[in-house]
Amino acid sequence: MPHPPFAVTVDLVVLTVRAGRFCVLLVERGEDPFAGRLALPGGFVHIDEDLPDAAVRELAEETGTGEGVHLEQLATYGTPGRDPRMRTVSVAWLALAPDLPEPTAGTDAAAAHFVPLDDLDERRLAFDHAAILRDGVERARAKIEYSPLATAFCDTEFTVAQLRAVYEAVWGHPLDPRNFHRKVTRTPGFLDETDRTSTVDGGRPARLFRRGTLEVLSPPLTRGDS
Amino acid sequence: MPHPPFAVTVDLVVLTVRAGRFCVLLVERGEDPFAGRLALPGGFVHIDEDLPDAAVRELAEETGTGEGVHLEQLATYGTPGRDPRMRTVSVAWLALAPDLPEPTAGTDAAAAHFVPLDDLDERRLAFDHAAILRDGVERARAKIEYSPLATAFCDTEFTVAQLRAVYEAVWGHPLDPRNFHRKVTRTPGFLDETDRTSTVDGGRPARLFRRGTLEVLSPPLTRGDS
DNA sequence: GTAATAGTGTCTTTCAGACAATATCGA
DNA sequence: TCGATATTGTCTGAAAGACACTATTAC
Repeated sequence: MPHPPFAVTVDLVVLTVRAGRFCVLLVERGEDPFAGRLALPGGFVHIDEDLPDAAVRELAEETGTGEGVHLEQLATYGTPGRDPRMRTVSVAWLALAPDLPEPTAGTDAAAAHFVPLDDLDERRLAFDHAAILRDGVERARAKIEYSPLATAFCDTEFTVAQLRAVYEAVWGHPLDPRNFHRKVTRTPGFLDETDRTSTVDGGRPARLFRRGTLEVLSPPLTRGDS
Repeated sequence: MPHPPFAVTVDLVVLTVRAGRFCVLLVERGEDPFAGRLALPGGFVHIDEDLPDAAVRELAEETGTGEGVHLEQLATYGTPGRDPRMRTVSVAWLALAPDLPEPTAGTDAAAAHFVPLDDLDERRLAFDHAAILRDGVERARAKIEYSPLATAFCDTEFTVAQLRAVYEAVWGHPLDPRNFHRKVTRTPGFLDETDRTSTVDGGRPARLFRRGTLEVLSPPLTRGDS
C-alpha cells in the first residue's frame, strides 16, 4: 500500500457584509505561482495539528481574531496540478464574520482586504480559488435560508433592519421589511428580544435583538428568486 | 514552508434501502489496527489521481459498478491519531445506491455487506467511522427533503409507493400515502410519468415513473419530526 | 363478492406575499 | 408640522396534514 507525500492545506472563504455589500477576504500574492493575483487566505496544516485548529489559526493570522466568527468546513479540493509546485489537497472552510475592522496588515506578509463580490473579476483569482469561492458563497446563500446563521454577520445586538440588510446583501435583492419582520420575530427561538433600542438608522427607534437558541428554521426563509 | 508527508484516503458511506431497511455498506477488517471491526470501504488516493476519481474507483471495487449511483463529497476528517499508523486525511464521500446485488466478494480481500443501520452497534466501527457514518446519514436524511435524491435509491422506473418506502426507511417513520402521492406527482419536474404500470405490490396496478429533471424542491418535503 | 393497493377530492390550518395603517423618533 | 423608519394588522393564495371516497387489480 502506498502512502504518497501529499501536502495538506486549509483555505478560508471569509465572508462579511460591509456597508450593504457582500464581501470576501482576499490577499494579494507576492510570489509565484500566481504573483500579483488574488487568493483566499490559507496555509499548510501542521503535521500534528487538527484540521479545525489549522483553520482557526489561519483565521486569527489574517483577521486578528476569531471572536464571534462562525466557522464550518466547506469542501476539499485536490485536483492534481491545482498547485503547480506539488500535489496539494486543500480543505476549504467557510467563515462568516461581522463587519471586522480592516485586517491588521502587519501580521502576515501580504495585506488582506475585504473585496465586494460584485466588484470582483474572478479571473483575477489564483489556483482554483474561483471555484472554492463560488461554492462558499452558494453555501452561505443557501444556509441563511434554513438556519439563523445570518446573525453571524451582525454584532451581538442588532435590529431587524440590520439583519434584513444582511439578507439583502447576501441574496442581492430587496425583501419586504414588514413580512421579514413578522417572519424573524414570530419564529420562536430565532431572536431574543432585549430591552434596548437603537436610533442609528433614523426614524422610530428599533428594538435590539440577540441571536436566539434556534438552530434550524422550519419553515425556512425563502430567497424568492425574484 | 513545510509540506509534511500526509497520506490522503477516501472513505465511502454507501447507503441503500433493502427490504424497507436503511443500510450501509461495511467491510470487516482482517488486519490491525481494528482487526475484526467493521469499517467503511475506502483506500489511498493515488498521487496522480483526482479525488472524485479515487472515490469512483473505490466504489467500483466494492460494489462492482457505479452505475446509477449518486456520489457526492461529504466532508474531510483529519484528526491526528485517527489512524494510529500514520497521519492521514480522509475525504469522505456519500453514495446513494439502488438495491444492488450483494457485493461480489471476490474483488477485494474483505467481503463487503450491507448492514441495516438499526442493527448496527456503532461501537463496532473502526477508526472514526462512526462519526463519518453519522454525518453521511444525516446528510442523506436532510437532502431528500429538498432534492429528488431519494430516486437514487430506486431503480430507473419505480412506483410512488416504492419511492415512499424509501422516504419511510430513511426517515424511520411512516408517511401518509395520499398526501405523499399528491406532493410528488404534482411537483412539476420531480417525476416523469411513463405509460407502464406495475403489479408487484398487489392491488390496483401502480403507474411507473422515472426521475424528472428537477434539481431542487421548493417547497421541500417535510420530515415532520413525528 | 372481498382484500389490497392506487389514486382523487375536500376541509382546515399554516404561512408567504402584497400592502394598508399606525407608532415613535429627529428636524 | 413633516419625513423617516418601526411595527402591527389584514387580505389572498399556496400548500401541508387529516382523512373520506373512488378505481382497479387478484382471489
